[in-house]
Amino acid sequence: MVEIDFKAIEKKWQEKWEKAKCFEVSENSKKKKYYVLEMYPYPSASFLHMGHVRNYTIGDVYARFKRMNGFNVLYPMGYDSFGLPAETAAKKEGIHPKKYAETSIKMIMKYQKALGNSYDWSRVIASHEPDYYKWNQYFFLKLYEKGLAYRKKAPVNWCEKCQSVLANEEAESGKCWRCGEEVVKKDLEQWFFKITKYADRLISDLDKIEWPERIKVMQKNWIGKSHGTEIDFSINGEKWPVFTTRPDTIYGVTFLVISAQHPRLMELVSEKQKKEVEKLLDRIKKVKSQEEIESLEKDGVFTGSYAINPINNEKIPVYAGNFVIADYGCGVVMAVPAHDERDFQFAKKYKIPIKVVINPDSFDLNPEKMSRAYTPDGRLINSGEFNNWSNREAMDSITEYLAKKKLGRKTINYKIRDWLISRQRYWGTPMPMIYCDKCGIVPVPEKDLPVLLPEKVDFKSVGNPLASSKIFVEVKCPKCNGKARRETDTMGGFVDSSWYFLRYCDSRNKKKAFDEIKVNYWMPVDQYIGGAEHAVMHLMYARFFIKALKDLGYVKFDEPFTRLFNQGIVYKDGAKMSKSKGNVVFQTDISDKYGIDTARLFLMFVSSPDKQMEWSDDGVEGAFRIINRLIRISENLTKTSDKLQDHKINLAIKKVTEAIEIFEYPKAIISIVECLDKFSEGMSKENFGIILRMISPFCPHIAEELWEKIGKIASLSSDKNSKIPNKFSRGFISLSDWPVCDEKKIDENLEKQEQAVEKLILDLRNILKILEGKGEKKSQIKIFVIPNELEIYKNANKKIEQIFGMKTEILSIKEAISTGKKIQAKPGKPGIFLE
RNA sequence: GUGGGAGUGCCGGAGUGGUCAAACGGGACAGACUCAAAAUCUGUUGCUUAGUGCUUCCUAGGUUCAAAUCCUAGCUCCCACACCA
Repeated sequence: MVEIDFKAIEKKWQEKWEKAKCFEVSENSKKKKYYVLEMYPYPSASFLHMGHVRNYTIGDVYARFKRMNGFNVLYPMGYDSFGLPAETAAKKEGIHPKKYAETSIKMIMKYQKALGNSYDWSRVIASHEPDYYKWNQYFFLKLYEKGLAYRKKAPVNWCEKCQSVLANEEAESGKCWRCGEEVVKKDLEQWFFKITKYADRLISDLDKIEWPERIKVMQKNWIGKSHGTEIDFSINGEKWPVFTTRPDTIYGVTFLVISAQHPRLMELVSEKQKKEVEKLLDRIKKVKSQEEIESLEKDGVFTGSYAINPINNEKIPVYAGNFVIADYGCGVVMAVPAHDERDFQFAKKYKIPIKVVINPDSFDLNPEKMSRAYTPDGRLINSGEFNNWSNREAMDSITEYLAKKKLGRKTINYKIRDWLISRQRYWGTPMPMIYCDKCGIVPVPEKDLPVLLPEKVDFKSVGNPLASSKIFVEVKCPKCNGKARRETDTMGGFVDSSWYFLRYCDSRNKKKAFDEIKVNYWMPVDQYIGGAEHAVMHLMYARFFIKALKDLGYVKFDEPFTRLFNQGIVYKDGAKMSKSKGNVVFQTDISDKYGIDTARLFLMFVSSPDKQMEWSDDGVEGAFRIINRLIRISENLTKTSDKLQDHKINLAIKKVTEAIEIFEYPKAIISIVECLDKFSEGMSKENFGIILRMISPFCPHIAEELWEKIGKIASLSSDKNSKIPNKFSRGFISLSDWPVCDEKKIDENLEKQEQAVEKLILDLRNILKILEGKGEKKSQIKIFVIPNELEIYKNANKKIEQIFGMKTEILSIKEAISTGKKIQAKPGKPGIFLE
């Protein structure tokens, strides 16, 4: 075999693609548009590992597939280059974040280009460039004008290690999503986007998009819409609303619990109880630092205040408790120990009375003997005029009753909080806001955008380096021209990623964030590809942002990503492959040895793109062999084909096309490989051209090389159907047409025939093996088939002779009968006679 | 705890009611080629047998003429959410 210089082939075609601008696209096309996008990566200064290679290849295969299928495919790449890691690196290594980001981008780009992906590199963006972040500021101002961006003081998540606040979504079970540090609550003035206003639309529009069900469920849960009733309890003569989803249990309330973190808790605490409450707060603080809050016991103390239940004027104690969340509902709950497990535990612990108001149908509950709360449905007792109602039916009636008396109202509650976008960090988009002692908060006028991030700042200072930059902070008020100061917080990176896919549509526009015609042409993204870890972060924020932009008139669609595909994670040694864990296999580890096409083919072959995979080198060789086989066949092409070959090839077209469409790449590759196997001794040029095109999304370089070698395509008959005139393909397989299945050439009978013969050969092998074991030698094979199957087996003798080297005859069973032999033949199972 | 997913032959991994002893790849074994090896090609890879029969797809039951595939219970693993009133 000739040594193949894969490196040279890769380089050659990558250069050719670039020179010919193969993958650069514009809106001026008669073809239908298709937008394929991978989540843009955070550039870190390292090599790509197999996890990256896999992700990018998944998208590239799809983009190439769609392109060959006659779509005008936008497939861009860019970089999420703002963010904390660059800043940390800057502090640690003394490199400026900008330098760090730009070096990293150069590196990662180099490696991405070596993958041979069909990106339109002319559109590349990086979020740290003023050309980009200027528009973050612009949109921020627009949202501010509409009241969708606002500033307020609120208890927020603070990460001590990152020295910044975090959005709710970024505090995963009380820990920072980046560094894992325990998050603490702080009361700070911060900027928010009003995502809560879109909560309903974010839920209902999920029906419009084709996303994995689990992502939709996660978003729904995160938004956490629940219908309920707000009931006003009076405490110390003041109205305190309480949210509940169980108004039917209102008569069973025996105490209230206010969250220990509630900002107004102290208003309820009596002088006498102050010490006790403070002790509770201390206990809770200690618990904060502990790993597991899950096993936490209910803890609380009496505040010294009493509340009046509005429905029956009962006087009930108010407790402060650790299990009530301050910022959900009203931060105060009405406790019904008989019918809520948490309330029950609390009541037992503090010996608070338990009052049953719902009885099961079959018996009566005894509050003295209950060992746990009764939570199912039943009929009401001890409930005044609602006695004997079914509790379900009473829910609405009780709410109406309260509403009529102005003691309560129907409400909807959401778990989702407004999106906190401020970060006390340097390396992000500066907020275009100014504080003036006279005029208050003043937005930077549009004409002054972008507010540039100053390069010279002191990274050694504590906290946000921006805050110590006088040139940046000190500014004149745009309104009164007086002394004022700039906002020194920057925007979290999820703002950048909320609209970057719009910028790709018109990434070089200096005057606008994007041209609306262009954006409305390309958007929405038809196929988005990325990890599931962004389910309630990026994927939620981007949906909100697009909805807001639609309301502001910038875009015409509701949802940014029509289809979403979650790729699986690559593991090694039981952990996610990542630089920080040190369990990486680099792109070059494989590509240096076998070429990048082998790496691509292997990754797409070895497991489904949506499945997590454990990395193993076993099998890389297999992928390499497939490519070599392809090359070998290319040296052995015939002018003509036969029916069986045409049948197999056309069947493969059908299977491969269907499989790629739904990301079942391994299946597609199997179908191709089966053809290679079947016709390893030679294939018609035409059929080989089909195979080449089908494998080209997986192995684009070698496919181009062989495509060129076998002398192009013009003669290929399937090109008659071509949607792309040959002159547009310019000789590139990457721009050629996807083969079209010729149904007429698919002949199921050939398939049956082949299988029948194969079964026969298998049987023969079996028999011969057994006979060999017995030491019997035979030299002739006679196959007796039932008369109407003669056609199926008629050519089998040649093949059998070839394999076994024995004279073989195919005969009708009638002849066996006439010669008096005791041979049986059944349909699909001819009689075999050896002598 | 709640919700979701998964458990297939030595390994990875197809397969969702019959055409399944179970695709495809890896590995292993045997043979061909070779002085030899690599590469390549051919075959074997649950047990059995003149092409048969038998036992298998986490475990135990069940539905069905028929189950890896459907139902029930249990075990194990993974992921997400986590006291949301």
